[in-house]
Amino acid sequence: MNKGKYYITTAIAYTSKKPHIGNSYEIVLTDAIARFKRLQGFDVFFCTGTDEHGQKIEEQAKEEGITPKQHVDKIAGEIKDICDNLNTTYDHFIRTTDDYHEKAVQKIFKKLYDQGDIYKSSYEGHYCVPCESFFTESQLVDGKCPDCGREVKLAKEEAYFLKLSKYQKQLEEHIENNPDFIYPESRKKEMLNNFIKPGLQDLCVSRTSFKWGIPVTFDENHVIYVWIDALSNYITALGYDPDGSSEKYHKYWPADVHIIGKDIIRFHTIYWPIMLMALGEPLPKQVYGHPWLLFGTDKMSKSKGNVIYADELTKRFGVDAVRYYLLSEMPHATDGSISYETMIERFNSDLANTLGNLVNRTVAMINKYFDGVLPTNSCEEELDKEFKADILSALPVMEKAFDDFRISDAVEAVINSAKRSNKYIDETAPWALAKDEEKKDRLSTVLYNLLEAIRIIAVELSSFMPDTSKAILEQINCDEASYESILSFGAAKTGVKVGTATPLFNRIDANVMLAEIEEEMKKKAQEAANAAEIAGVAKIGIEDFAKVDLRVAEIVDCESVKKAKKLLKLTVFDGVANRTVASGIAKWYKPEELIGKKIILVSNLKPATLCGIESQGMILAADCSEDDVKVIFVDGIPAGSKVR
RNA sequence: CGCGGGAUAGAGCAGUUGGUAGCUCGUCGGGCUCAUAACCCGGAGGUCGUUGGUUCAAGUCCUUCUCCCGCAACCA
Repeated sequence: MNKGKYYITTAIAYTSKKPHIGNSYEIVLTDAIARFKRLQGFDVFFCTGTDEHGQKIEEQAKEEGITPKQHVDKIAGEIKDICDNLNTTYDHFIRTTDDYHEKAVQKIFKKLYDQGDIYKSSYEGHYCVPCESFFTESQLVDGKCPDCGREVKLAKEEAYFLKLSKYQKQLEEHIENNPDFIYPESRKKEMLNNFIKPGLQDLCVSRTSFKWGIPVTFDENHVIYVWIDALSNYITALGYDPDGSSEKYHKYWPADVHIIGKDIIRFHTIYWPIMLMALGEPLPKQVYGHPWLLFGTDKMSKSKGNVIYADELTKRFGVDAVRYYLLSEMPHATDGSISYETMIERFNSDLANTLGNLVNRTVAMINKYFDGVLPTNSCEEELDKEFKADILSALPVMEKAFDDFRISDAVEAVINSAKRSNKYIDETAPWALAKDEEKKDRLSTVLYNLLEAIRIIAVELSSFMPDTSKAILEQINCDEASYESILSFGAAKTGVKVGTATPLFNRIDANVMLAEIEEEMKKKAQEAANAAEIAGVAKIGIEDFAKVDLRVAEIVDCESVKKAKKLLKLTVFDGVANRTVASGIAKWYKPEELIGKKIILVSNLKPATLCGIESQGMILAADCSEDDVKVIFVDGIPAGSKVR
C-alpha cells in the first residue's frame, strides 16, 4: 500500500573530527523514523552526508601536513562507516565536495546574484592580522584580539550578502501560518521573538580569508561560505538544478522533515527557508530540533578519556542494543544523558528479561509440549480478548508517538506489549494446562496467541532493532512482517514448526563489565595525557630552569573569590613581604584549611589580573588526575627559602 | 540582577488545554516453575524546592526567595 512519498534528512556532519556517540544519535533517530514510515507504506527517501568545506578544515589539514581533500576523505569515510555500522538505511549519502553538489551550488549562487538577492558589499570589523580573523566590538577583550591578545585594526573585507530582510515578512507569515513548521513548539517562539521580529540582518555568504570552499564562479577571490553550500545539500542531493531539476527532485521535494540538532535550528528555520523562497522553491514541511546527548553529567572530551564512539559501544553491546538504548533513553525535548550503568540496566531489564526471555520461554514451550508445531488456535477463552486488544493497541500509540517525535514513547509501547505477554503466560499457566491431556487444544491456543503477539512485537520492533526483529521472526519461523499483518490478530499460521529456543540477549554482569570499562577508560585517559603532555613538552636547559625563582612561602590568609567558581585569593608571606596570589583550587580546598600551610611559590612570575585580583605569583600543585588537584605542601621549611 | 535550563518516591524520569500524582529501576513481602537467578501480584516510600497570590479546584497559571547544571568570565 503506497501512502505517498516521504523525504527525511539528517543534518550533514562536519568533517573536522570523528563524531562521538552524541553526534551519532541523530542518524539512528532519523533511521528509526525512516524505517517506520517505510513500514507504514510510504515511499521514503532518506538522506544524510557530510559538510566538508571551511577554514577549520583547511587549517586542520595544514597541521596534519595533508591536503584538505585528503583530510576530508578520511573523516567522511569514518562517518559513513559509523552510519553503516549502526545499520542505518540512508538512500543517499551526500558530500559537499561531490561534483554535482558543487556545480549546483555555484548555479544557485549565480541565480540569486543575478536576480539581486545576493549583492556585493563589504564587511567591516576589527581584524587581527596574525589570526586572520574578524571580530565584532563585543568580542574584543580589552580592545584586543580575544584569541591572541594582540592589537586589532579596523578593516574592511569585501563580501557577498544575502538579502534576508527582503523575505522577513514572508517568513514570519509562513511560521505563523504553519504551526508545525518548527518543532518543538518552544523553539518557534525563540526564533520569532529573538531573531525574526527584531529584524533580520543580511547574511554574509562569501569569504576571501580562506580557499577551501566552492569558488564563486564570477569572482575568483571569493569562496561560498557555509550556509548556501551546506544547506543546499537537501535539494542538490535530489538533483536540484536551477536550469531544470531531476525527476527525483520533483518527486521528493519538499522535505517532510529535517532532523537536526537544537543548535542549528536558527539556520534551518530562517536562512534555509529564505534561500528557498528566493529560489522560488517550496519550503520543508517541518524542522525538528532534537536535544543533546550527554555522557553522565559530563560533556565528552578527549582529555578526560571519556569520549565514547559508536563503534566501541556496538562492539560491547551489539548494534541493536545501542540503537535501542539511544532511542528509548532520549527524551524528545530536553537533553538526555547516557551512562554505562543505565545502559546495562536497560539491556538486562528490557532486552534480556522482558523481551528476550518472553521469546525464549514461548518457543521453548512450543517445542516442549508440541514438538515445535502448534495444532490449533481455536480454543478461545474470554480473557484472550483483552490480551489481543492490548497487543493491538500498541500500534496506534506508536504512530501517534512517531508523529510527535516521541520515539521513546513508541519504544515503550512495544516493550509494554512484551510485558503484557509475560503477564498472559502467568494468567493462563501453560505448564498447568500441559498436565491435563484434555486441555491440549487450549494449551495450543494459548501458545498460538503468544506466538502471534511475539510476531507483532517483532514487526513493530523492526524500526528500532532491525536485526533482532529478523532474529525473532526466524526463531518463530514466520516471514509475515507487513504493516497490514499487524493491524489485526492472527496472521501467524498454525502447523508450522518453530525453531529452537535461543536467547536473543545474554544478561550482562554489571560489576564485571563496569570494572572492565573503568580499566579501559583509565588507560585511555593515561594515553591521552601522555601523548599530549610528555611528548609535547620541549627539553629545556638548566639556564632556562634557573630563570624560575621558586620560594617556600607561608599562607597567612585565604578567602574565596566572589563570581569566580574556581579561584581562591591567597595572601602569602615570601620571607620578605606579603603578596597576593590567585589560584584555581577552590574546588579542592577550603580557604580555612590552607591558612598556616607552607607551599612553593613561583615568585618571579609576571603579575596578572584574574577576576579583578592582581595575582603576584603562582603556587605549585599537582594534577593527580583530571579531576583531582593537590597542592604541594612543604611544612617545616622556613618561608623565603629558595627551591631549586 | 550576564544568558539559558532545571528542582516531582532511594535513583532516573512522565505529567499535554488547571480536576484523585504516575512510570522504570531499586527495595520489602507473596506467587509461580515454561524460561536467561527470569516471570507475575502486592506493599512501603512524595507537604510535586521555598514564599505569597489567582481559582470551587494549582505539580500545572502569576509572584518572592533558595539551590543545582550548562554557556560566558576565571584555573599565573
